[in-house]
Amino acid sequence: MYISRNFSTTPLNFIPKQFSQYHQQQIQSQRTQPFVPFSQLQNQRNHLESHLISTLNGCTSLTQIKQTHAHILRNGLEQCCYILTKLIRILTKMEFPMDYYAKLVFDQVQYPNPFLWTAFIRGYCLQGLVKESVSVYNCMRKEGTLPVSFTFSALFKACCTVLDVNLGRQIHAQTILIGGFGSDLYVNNSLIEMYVKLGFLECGRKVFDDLPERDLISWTKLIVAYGKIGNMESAGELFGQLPLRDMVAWTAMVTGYAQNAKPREALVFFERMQNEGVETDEVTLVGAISACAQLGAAKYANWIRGIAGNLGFNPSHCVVVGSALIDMYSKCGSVEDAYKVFEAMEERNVFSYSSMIAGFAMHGCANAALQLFYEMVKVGIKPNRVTFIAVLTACSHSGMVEQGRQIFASMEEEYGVSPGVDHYACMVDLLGRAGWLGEALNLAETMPVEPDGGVWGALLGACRTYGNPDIAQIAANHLFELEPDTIGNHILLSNIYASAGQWNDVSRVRKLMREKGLRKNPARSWLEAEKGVIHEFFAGDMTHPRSGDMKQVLEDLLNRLKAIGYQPNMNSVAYDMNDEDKRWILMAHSEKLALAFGLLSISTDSPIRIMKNIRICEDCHSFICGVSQITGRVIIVRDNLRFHHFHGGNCSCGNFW
DNA sequence: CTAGGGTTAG
Repeated sequence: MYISRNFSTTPLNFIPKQFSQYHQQQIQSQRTQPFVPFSQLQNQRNHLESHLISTLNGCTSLTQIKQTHAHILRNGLEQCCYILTKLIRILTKMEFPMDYYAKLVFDQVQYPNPFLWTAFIRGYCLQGLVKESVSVYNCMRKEGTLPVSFTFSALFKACCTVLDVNLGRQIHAQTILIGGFGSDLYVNNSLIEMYVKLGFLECGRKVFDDLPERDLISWTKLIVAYGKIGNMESAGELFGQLPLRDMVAWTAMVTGYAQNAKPREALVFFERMQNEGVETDEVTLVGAISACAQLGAAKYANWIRGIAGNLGFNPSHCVVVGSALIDMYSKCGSVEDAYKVFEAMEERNVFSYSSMIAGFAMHGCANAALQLFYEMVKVGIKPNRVTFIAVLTACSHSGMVEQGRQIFASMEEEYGVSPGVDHYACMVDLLGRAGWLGEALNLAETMPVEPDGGVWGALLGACRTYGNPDIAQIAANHLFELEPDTIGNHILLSNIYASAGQWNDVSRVRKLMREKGLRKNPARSWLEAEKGVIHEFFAGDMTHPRSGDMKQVLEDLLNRLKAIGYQPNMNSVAYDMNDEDKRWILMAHSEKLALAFGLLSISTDSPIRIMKNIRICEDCHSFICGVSQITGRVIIVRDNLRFHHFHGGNCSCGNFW
């Protein structure tokens, strides 16, 4: 028996007929025909079937599958849907094209059951052949077979892979048309997932609202979806209505807040779930660790590390927790602790390596970053696009133009990662930071991918470092179009004009900002003093109880520094005013205030760790360099981008940032 | 056969 089914690509519009009684009887009669007593046959069959199934499970090559298939045929089981379903699933898993062998197997079956049809449909779906899978579905309906829940779930997944919401809606209509599926939870959950993944969250919500019954999975799917689009209010609302909350639902809230840059809220939920006695696993921990990374404070880092340890999730055997900890320690200012975690890990994957490389890059350890990159390649871990962003950033933050170029060129050839817009942004940054503004501009204008704000922003930043208002204006024109409301771009451009003394242009940009109603994000610095208390300072802010002492400290430092040749850098002040006023403004920059407080309050044997919300200014950078020399202290400053380690009059960034 | 996960640029 061989049926050549022709899967015509008809649209999904015919009215389904009821599952044919005739077909059901056919299948039954085939099974009850033999002369041996039914029970005995059943036993024999069961034994044979389970033997064949386990043989199939052990198949690792097409030859073995073909042998087993021959075995199936020899035993007259060519109509046994149960075994053939398994066979087709194995073929699919091994990524053989469906038309190559699976179709041959399938066409021998006269009356495939819904599971066999579905395995076949799913095979096409997983291989991205969605049209074909829909055709098979049509054919199945024409032959009078009713789908099962899993059939629709496979089809909805396929709609996601081809990003076709219209097809999804048609299949959605089918689920309603065919009795019994409109309220099927499994079908509806995958339906919600499809709408959510294709960006039609409201459609998913409507399906959810209309459901007569929901399970935890429906709720959690929507909570996660709201989190992913940054709508934590709706997520929280749903979470509040949940009749029963399990670990996964709680975790969805923790990671939702963490992913939306709301680390404090994430930790509030994490603590609440612990207080309510909900279990914690490594996924929950990862969300909490990521929240602690964003807080950037050693206090939280040690706290969460302790919790993870108590629960038995140690970097040595838990890769995800280890990778998250590497990232956290790097962001909390201790690349040493990050590396300790990395070393302790017995298993490392692309996340562990990428995080560690990014950690080194962040702290200006470019050589360590490159070395680790080559080690990773050597041990056979394939770098991905994020790895390359980290490696290229390491190069650009240390002026390693040649190494950067080399790696960029090798991305596609050697590692099969085609450079995306982010990688081009890294290259523009690399060239720009090295002072090759013309070449950077040329790359931005000729790159094969459409440049985004990151590319032009990198160029604008380089113009700031090298004082080039002309190229800055070009970059800014693009930026103002792509990101009209980003305050930082305007300030950067205005500062470039200010450094060049072009005060008319400064007021032009300032006027533009006023017209757009953009307000400056105030510069602030903070540091962690005794018992983890955080002290925060704004520029010119004299409200701290120890302001008097701080001012005294700063004046002392200024005099001692002047004696060894330090000169205040007036270019760092973007206002048109006299030098005396500029001097005062410089002295009251938030990072200097924080530094003064740190010197007063932090014991001399530990480093002073300062965080800052925006880029550190040139004058503060050289000031802190000098302070590290005359006081012998180690000072670590994290700006919005990276860490500066000041020690003995030098900075780890090599005055290059 | 269904729900939660870590790395990323100016």
